[in-house]
Amino acid sequence: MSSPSGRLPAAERRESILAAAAEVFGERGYAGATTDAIARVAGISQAYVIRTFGTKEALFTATAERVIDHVAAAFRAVIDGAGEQRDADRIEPRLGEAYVRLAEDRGSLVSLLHLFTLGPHPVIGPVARDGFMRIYAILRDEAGLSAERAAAFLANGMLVSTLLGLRLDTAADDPAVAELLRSTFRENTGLVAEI
Amino acid sequence: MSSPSGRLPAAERRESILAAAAEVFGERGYAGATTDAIARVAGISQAYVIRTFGTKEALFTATAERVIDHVAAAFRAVIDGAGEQRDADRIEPRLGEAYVRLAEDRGSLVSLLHLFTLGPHPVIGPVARDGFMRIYAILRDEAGLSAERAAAFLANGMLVSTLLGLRLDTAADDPAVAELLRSTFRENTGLVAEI
DNA sequence: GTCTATACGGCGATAGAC
DNA sequence: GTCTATCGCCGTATAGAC
Repeated sequence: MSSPSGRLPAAERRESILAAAAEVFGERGYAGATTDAIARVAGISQAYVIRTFGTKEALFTATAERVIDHVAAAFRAVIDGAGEQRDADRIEPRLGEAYVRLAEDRGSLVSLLHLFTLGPHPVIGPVARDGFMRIYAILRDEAGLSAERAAAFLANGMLVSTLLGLRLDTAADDPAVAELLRSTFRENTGLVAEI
Repeated sequence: MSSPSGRLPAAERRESILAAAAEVFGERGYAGATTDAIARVAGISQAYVIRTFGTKEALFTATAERVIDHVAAAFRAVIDGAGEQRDADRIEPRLGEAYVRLAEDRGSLVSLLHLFTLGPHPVIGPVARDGFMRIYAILRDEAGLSAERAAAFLANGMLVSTLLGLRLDTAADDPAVAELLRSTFRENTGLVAEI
């Protein structure tokens, strides 16, 4: 994941650190992840990670915001692509496909899950609630889903993320696991083979 | 949560520590929680927490197993209560009610969510996958839900837990939040007023 | 823009007494 | 069964050079 790259412009370095952070935060959670592990994945020194974002906390919230932005962008691309078709029945499956495609970057989606479990944290909690509600607002107001449909869609998304967090795809030789994976992913997309 | 209690038989002490652990793990996650915070909630010394469970890791897995057992027991009570009525349409809403009732102990359910995000952990990961699949097996084999229904039920459960983790109930003055809470909890139960 | 070296605090775990 | 004291590591963050 880390190809040795020398001097980089600030913006690119920032981005590469955020990608590494999503991977490590996704695997170990906010508190469990070390800035050193993130640095190693990014191919730079630990001190420089801190230099760039100030604190680990700031790095985590930046990582989370970035993932939320990605999800929002993916959903908006679907919505815009539908043109004048403001039909929820037609849009929802496409949103599901888009979400499953996001799941190819496991770290990002699981990082979000970690984010959402930290509601009581004084700094992270507000970021988490805000990010979650931003996604909900897009589903409701921009995609035109009813409250019930939006909730059901989010629910399935949470299950998808949970299965990724569990690394259940690693244990798909168990028939029950395979069945659960099939039901969950088929719910939201035609693409079953992926992941 | 901690009423000063002197000498206790081992089994009771164990139980009181597990309850405290669920609360703290639920708030801060596995890595973020400290054995000292758990000890304070339980009203004993940090060293004694470690003494009782050996390691923090062992305490976490024991906490998780206990919560899984509670969920399993709650579901089985519903299933047994239905008697010969092996009708999924009749059982599923009751399972939903049971789950929402479990949500009254927020820490437990959110601890589970933390558990499920730690799939890559060499020790915790297997416990997480195993616990999750135990619940799935109960829904499929004992409650008689189809794979699709079981997945949808689990999905809604994950959303419920996520909303608890986010502490979104704290922000229910936002109309969008209130709407989302209503849709999510109504999905699974008639009891809306709770929580 | 990036590194090395290091200060400093926190936390899990052990030792040993009561 | 439970506590106090303490060790030792690990990880964030800072200082300062290149």
